[in-house]
Amino acid sequence: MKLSTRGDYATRVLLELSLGEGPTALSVHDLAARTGISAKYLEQIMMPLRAAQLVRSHRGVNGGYELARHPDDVTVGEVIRVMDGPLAPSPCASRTAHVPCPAYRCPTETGCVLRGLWLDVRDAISDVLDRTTFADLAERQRTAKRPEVYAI
Amino acid sequence: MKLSTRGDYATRVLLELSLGEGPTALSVHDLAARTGISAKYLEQIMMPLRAAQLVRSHRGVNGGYELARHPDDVTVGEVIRVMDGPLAPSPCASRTAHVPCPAYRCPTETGCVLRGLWLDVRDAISDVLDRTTFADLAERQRTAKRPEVYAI
DNA sequence: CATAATTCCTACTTAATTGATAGGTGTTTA
DNA sequence: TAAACACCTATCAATTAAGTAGGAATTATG
Repeated sequence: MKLSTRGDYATRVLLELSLGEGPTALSVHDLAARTGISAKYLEQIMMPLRAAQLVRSHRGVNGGYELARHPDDVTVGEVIRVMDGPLAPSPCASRTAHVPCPAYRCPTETGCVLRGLWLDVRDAISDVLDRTTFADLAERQRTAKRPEVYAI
Repeated sequence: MKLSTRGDYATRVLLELSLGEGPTALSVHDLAARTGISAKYLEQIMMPLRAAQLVRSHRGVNGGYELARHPDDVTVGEVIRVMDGPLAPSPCASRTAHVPCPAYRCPTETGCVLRGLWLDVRDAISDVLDRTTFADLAERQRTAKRPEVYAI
């Protein structure tokens, strides 16, 4: 049930883009520096995010990437799906990209007990990831930093 | 967040072993026929299950595998962990096999917002898989078959 | 005792995926 | 016009996934 680095990194980058007030474009170079991800690898991660219209890009000097929508309108679930595919542990248990059980892997088909279980798992994951927006994460990041401020 | 065929197959086999009344040993050959899994591949899947003492084996004629414990004492979560490792999407969010974030992947370390999110995901998955026993699944399988009986 | 059925063990293979790196082209602003 | 950028495609090494193959050890049974 592992997350790939692509999904992980994409989440970090979008969180980084959600931290500023209003949409400010950040270059791959800057994003790489802030997140510790290789710039060349990050370049590739940004492409599907742009294709999915989660971010907008501007070329040339002072170009970069910015969120295409407000952080409270982008969920982690969306990002993970773009980078890693459906949340469901099995294709037969995906709601956004359902694939019927081929007979050789799911002989009982109708009433497959395991499909029901994997659906429960999918829904449990979705309950967390589709309800968590980048505005939520940004807010948590800010409050998590409070102690340092108080420590003055 | 995909399940491997190993985890999937192991779950099917243990469900099959949970369906009979009392512990009856089934050979790999039989299990393969009932589940549609290659016998040679299934052989390899049984080994870690035995090492984890989830099943017991008997060699020779009339040998085979049986559950080592009562079906209501074996959870799907246990099986998936044996076959696929921790349930958590990130090693830093595992409760059973925690690995601290290395600095290069998690620069903020303390107060890493994403770790909190992955922990929520892990707990959501665990809520389903660690609460579902093979007795539950066997019961569901039996009741799922009822309609056919009623249809006489 | 012989034999067939079985687990057990190790090695191998093939294909896909992961996690990058490399090198260049097109675009924009100062 | 030059630097800073996004954009694009290819390549690569390592790992994992998914399975195959072949045989050794064990055991019940005729």
